[in-house]
Amino acid sequence: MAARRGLSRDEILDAALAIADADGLSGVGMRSVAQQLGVTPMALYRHVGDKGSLLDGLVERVLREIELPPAGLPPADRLRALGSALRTVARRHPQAFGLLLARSAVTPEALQVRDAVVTALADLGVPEEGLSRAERLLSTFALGFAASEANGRFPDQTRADADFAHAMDLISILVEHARTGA
Amino acid sequence: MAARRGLSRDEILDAALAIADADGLSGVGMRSVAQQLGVTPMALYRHVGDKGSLLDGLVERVLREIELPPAGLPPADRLRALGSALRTVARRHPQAFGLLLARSAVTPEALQVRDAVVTALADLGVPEEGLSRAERLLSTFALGFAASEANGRFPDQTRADADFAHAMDLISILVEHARTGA
DNA sequence: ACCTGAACACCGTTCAAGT
DNA sequence: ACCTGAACACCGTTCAAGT
Repeated sequence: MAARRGLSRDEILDAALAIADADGLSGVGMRSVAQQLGVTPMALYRHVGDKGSLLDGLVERVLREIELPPAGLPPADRLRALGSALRTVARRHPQAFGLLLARSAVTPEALQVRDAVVTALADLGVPEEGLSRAERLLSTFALGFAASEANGRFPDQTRADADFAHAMDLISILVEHARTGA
Repeated sequence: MAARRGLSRDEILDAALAIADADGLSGVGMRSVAQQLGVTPMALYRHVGDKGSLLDGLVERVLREIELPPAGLPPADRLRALGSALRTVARRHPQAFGLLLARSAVTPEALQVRDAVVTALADLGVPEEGLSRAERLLSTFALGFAASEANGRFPDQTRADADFAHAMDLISILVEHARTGA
């Protein structure tokens, strides 16, 4: 039949993410994505490499949806906003979010988020030699928390909100500790 | 040929876990597990329900491998031991460990670990009204950390050890905070 | 009760071919 | 350059049958 459908990588990832949201990650396949786009499975291979790359693309997409806070905000608010943005994405794409933990990414998108956290911590007065460790520990917690929500480990959303707010307060205490000397 | 091979659920889960460790989670299937046991795939269905139940069984198995610390130990040491036990299991079964986050379990095995954490926190003097929240936050961090290690997000093991030890110290500070009043 | 053979409806992927 | 048809080597699962 027709050639030249004008298929693009972005279009394919959109379809894959939509399927993941609707039917779960196990519903995402070369065949199902192709069908949603009205195309044969083989057409996808030119645009995304194979199924593994397609899933990597999904990670990239999810990371890009994490909204970075405006640089003008006070650092503590920036941290809160980052956490909140992470949780928002986790709840919007609960299935695809799991991929973040399964496939550790070092893409530009991932680095951008990391830098935002490091900068906020530095602006809060965390001494430079403890900065990267603080970022790792904080990001690990936030990632674990968001993943837990995505997987339904925290079924009560109101309580999850309160838990997260409390965790942010605890982090302030620790930052204060780091700031005034180990 | 022969009937009555004496197949058991435990034997099947052992084989599945071994395959996960060797070939990754994607290598675990009804057919591969059956082959490793010298049996046809159909023979498994009587003992584990289907593939989903097989994976649930794997979670159960992984949780059971988390060694609970002796009750005689001081509570702070118990907490450290629990964290260390979790990380040990995560590194022993990096692939299967990911299932812990993907399939939230409320099995007896999961509750046993949870209770050990709660008891240790209570013994440390965390007031009762903050106990379950403290457990949730602490477990979330520990789970996220262990999962990160399992997925290769922390490639430097020595640094991961130092990070984790540091995190435990921070937790002590927070516990002290909770103990002496909000 | 426990296991098998054959069969069904699926996968991801390759490769030659069409436009 | 971009897409398709046919084909290959896989999946999980059911169901009737064997012992």
